[in-house]
Amino acid sequence: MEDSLSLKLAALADPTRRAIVARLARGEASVSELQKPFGISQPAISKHLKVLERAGLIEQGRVGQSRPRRLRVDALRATGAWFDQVADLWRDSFDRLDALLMETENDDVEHR
Amino acid sequence: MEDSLSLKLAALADPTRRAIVARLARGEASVSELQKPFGISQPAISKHLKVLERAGLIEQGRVGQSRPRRLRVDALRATGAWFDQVADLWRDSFDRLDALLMETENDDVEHR
DNA sequence: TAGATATATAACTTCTTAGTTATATGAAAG
DNA sequence: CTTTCATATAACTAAGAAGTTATATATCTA
Repeated sequence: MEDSLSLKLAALADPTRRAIVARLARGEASVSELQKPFGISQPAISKHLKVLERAGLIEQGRVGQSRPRRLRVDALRATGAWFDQVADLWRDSFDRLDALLMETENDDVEHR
Repeated sequence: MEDSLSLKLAALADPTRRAIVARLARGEASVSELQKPFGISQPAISKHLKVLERAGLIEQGRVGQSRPRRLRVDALRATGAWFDQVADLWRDSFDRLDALLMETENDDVEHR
């Protein structure tokens, strides 16, 4: 699994990481701030952050000894766009099927 | 990882499964039809389908010895909604920050 | 009923992941 | 400069995922 979309979706398939992303949607935060809500070790959080960063969903700043993370909303939106695309594809197919049925119906009428 | 959203995102983190979903967006298809585009074994496809079904993203029909799969678009849309929610959260925070800055600016003006 | 076709299941291998503890690095503050 | 605080990295373990081949099950067809 190498492609960018797979990386992002895999990153967001974990509830801890989704919670981190949701937290960062409210503004940037340090590693220790991000750790607080969860009952897991600091290295575990750092690992989660690395996964999110590798996926391009967050980025780091640096303020003294703190490395605040911030959300890359553009990347998040781009990921969500996949769902809309597929849903649109579905709607198009549905519309085409619908149109086809309509047409048949009209034929019936004209031949009546 | 037990929750429904995690299951769906994990299912879609795989490019083969996303391709299957995209194919099903165009209409239902049998296992053998779904297998064709990929260079992997039939059991591997059946496994992917099981993952998608367990996530609630597809469902089975039965026509003779064939078990056509179809997309559950509602479930797909619900999954995509998560991205919008977080993006909205971000926008709200942004707006609040913006309003705060505006307010400060006005104060400055009034005190000038 | 026998053989072919569509799909599922089992057993196994290899790789990845999420977590752990222990330790390193590097800036801040006394 | 030594201690403390924030974070990163390493080494390890346990569990899960994706693929394989071999085999089972069920329906259709001759």
